[in-house]
Amino acid sequence: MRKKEGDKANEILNAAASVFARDGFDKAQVSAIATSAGVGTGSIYLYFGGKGEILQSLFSRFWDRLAVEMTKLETPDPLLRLNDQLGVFFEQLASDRDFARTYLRDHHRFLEFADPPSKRGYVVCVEFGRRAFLEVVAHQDRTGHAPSPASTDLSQAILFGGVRASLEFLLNNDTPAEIVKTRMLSMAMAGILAATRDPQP
Amino acid sequence: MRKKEGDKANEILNAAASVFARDGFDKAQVSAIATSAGVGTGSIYLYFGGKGEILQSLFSRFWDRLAVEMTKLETPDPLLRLNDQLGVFFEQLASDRDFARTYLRDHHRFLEFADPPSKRGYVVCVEFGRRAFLEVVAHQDRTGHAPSPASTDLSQAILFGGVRASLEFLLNNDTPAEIVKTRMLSMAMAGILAATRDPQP
Amino acid sequence: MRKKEGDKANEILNAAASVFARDGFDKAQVSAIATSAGVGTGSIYLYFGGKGEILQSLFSRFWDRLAVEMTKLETPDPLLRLNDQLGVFFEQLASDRDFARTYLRDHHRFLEFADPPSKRGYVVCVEFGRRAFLEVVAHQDRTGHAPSPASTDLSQAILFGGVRASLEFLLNNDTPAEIVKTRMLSMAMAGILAATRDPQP
Amino acid sequence: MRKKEGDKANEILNAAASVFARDGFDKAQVSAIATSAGVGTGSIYLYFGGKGEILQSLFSRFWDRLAVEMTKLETPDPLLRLNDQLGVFFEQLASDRDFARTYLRDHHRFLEFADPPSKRGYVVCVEFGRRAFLEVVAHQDRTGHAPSPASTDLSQAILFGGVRASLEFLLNNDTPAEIVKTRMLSMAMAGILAATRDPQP
DNA sequence: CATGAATGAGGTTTCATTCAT
DNA sequence: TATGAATGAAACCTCATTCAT
Repeated sequence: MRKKEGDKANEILNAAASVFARDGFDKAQVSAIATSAGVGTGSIYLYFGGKGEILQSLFSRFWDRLAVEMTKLETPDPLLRLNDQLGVFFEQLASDRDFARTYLRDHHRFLEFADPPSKRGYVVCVEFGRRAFLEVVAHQDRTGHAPSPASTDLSQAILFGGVRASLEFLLNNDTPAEIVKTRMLSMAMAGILAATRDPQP
Repeated sequence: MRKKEGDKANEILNAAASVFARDGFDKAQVSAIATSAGVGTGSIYLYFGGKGEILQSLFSRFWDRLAVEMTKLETPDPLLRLNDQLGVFFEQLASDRDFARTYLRDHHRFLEFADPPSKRGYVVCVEFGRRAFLEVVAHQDRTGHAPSPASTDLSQAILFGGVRASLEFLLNNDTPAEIVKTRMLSMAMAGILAATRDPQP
Repeated sequence: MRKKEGDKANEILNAAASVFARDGFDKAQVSAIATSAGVGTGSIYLYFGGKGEILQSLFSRFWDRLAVEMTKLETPDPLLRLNDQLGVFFEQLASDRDFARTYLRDHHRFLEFADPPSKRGYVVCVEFGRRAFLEVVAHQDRTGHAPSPASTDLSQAILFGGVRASLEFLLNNDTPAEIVKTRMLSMAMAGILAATRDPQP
Repeated sequence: MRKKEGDKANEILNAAASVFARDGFDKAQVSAIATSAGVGTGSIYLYFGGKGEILQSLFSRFWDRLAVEMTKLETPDPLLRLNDQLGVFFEQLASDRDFARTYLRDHHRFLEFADPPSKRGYVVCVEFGRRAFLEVVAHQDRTGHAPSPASTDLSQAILFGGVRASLEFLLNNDTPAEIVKTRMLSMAMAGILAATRDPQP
């Protein structure tokens, strides 16, 4: 974001989400975003440094909001908390299909090119997940030895992949979100238990 | 367009995989692919109808080859077969990191835009998976009633998402492929059991 | 447009001189001039019709002021008067380096596009010079025949070119203005004598 | 210049000279240059890196050619040689009015932004002039002491200014080139003698 | 079959100017 | 009077595709 905070910037981001969803980031035209947001093309540049910065801000906003939701989850049981976290993640995306589509296609750009400050929310969310995951491990594993970070990250990544895939399914089928979510969580929980039960390599 | 059979086309596809991996499909330049393949820019168009068709052929070739591998898997136990299928899928991608990166970034284009004939191999692979999955269900579920197709597809999609994510992890970390694969399969198997054990909605 | 008299307009012109000096007329931004002048962007248009009119006014102001100085020069000897005129011209520019830089880069626009009324001062200055020049000729040339106007204009133009070049040198070197001026006048006087001594073509 | 030497590049430069002459560098459109050169817009970029590089090449070509001409001038008498040098300089510009106009308006950009290699010809020409000037001084000044470099540069700059101004006059009037040149040289020679006769400051 | 020079449509970005406050 | 947020036209440059050789 450049100069003005506030509503207009958010409207541009919403418009961008829908245009990105339809055309993908690379093919998306700034002028289309402007039209969709009901502003002049040039106005985009009053709020964002360029097309890339729009994408960055869009994801940054998403993760920041998600981080807030994550913070509210205080389920003591780590497994249930992980369940809730994945559920919130899924729901946030499921509730905004335009953004969800953009997430599926272009989130890797955010990870690759966004500058660190804009990744704050993302890092926070990942950290929440990791902590819950480690607690599950500690709970399971009476011997007390911690799993290697790589091992945790890997398992966590696979869970994310499951959420991602369930979301993709949701977007391309008529199955109700609730059913998709349930199935996803069911498989995820089983996966977590398998991952934390296994001897760490 | 008219695909001249032979080596040159395959070399172009290999070159394309590396260029797509580095730049992504949208930013990739046809001339860069040509240079990387050691042919003139114009020659590309003797073998492919355009940039889009290169992508299509690249994925088509991948799925065709994978379909061949899938056919070889005749493990009688459906769960083990599913395990082997996911393993083969993972290994094929893990063994060609350039293509893997392209798969992660641009496979959705293949699904969205490729013409049906070029999807043959893909459809075959999916079908192999679905059949194994259904057998697992049938095996578990003594009542004999089939799960809804949607339910099967969803579970399958989530499994794919897990493979996908584990692959992404592999590309971005130093963890050995074997370890990633083992963990992925471990979680996948658990997920499958959970998915097939649950009452179908 | 309607030039509100007063200080603000002059401040804007001063600001413009510095911005033009730094960026050149074409690259100069109106908003930069406004900022430099300490007024809002829109206010510029209360005093001037547009960017072009700013340039026009800037040069117009310069020539008007110079015309006033020229009027004060009443040296009877025409050669000495010419010497003084060139000196005053040089000094006025040397004393405002921002404007001088703009003069060197963009004065041609003034000559090409300014409307006649704003060229009043310029015309007056040129006329002063021409008159002195003709007197020198008349003084030299006992036969009394006047040189052709073209011939006079040409010689005068060349003198202006010398002043211009000496000014450019001044801006790009550390040589003191006094030395530059002396050398310039020395060469100019020699040039004038040569020009007026020669048989007119 | 980028890839191909040869005719096309030169034609583009000629077209650029005419467009720059008409519109000035900043307002000149690359597409207009392309049209004027009879090539596609994109072709420009096969030969030049951009609009700026066209300007650079245009001036570079001019100075390189002039340097060749300068080399041919072997008049032993330094004053006459200087006379010839200024004459050649004038004639080269007078013979290509489009370029001359561009020279008058935009040569400062070349000096400010061109990279050193492209200034080679320019430096050579200036050096030729300086050497002749110093010889004149040495010839005049029997005491043998050299004038300060700054002093030489200044005088030389003023001479260039005279040529420049005479050229401008030529472009804006109907006076024959020969007459303008003669008058210019007459004044220049007188100026040189004045400059070299004066005690060096 | 093979080439690569040539093309030109199209997108991002800038900035002079306006006008509601 | 004064402001500065908003506008949208315009231009540089890229690159997929073609075609003469």
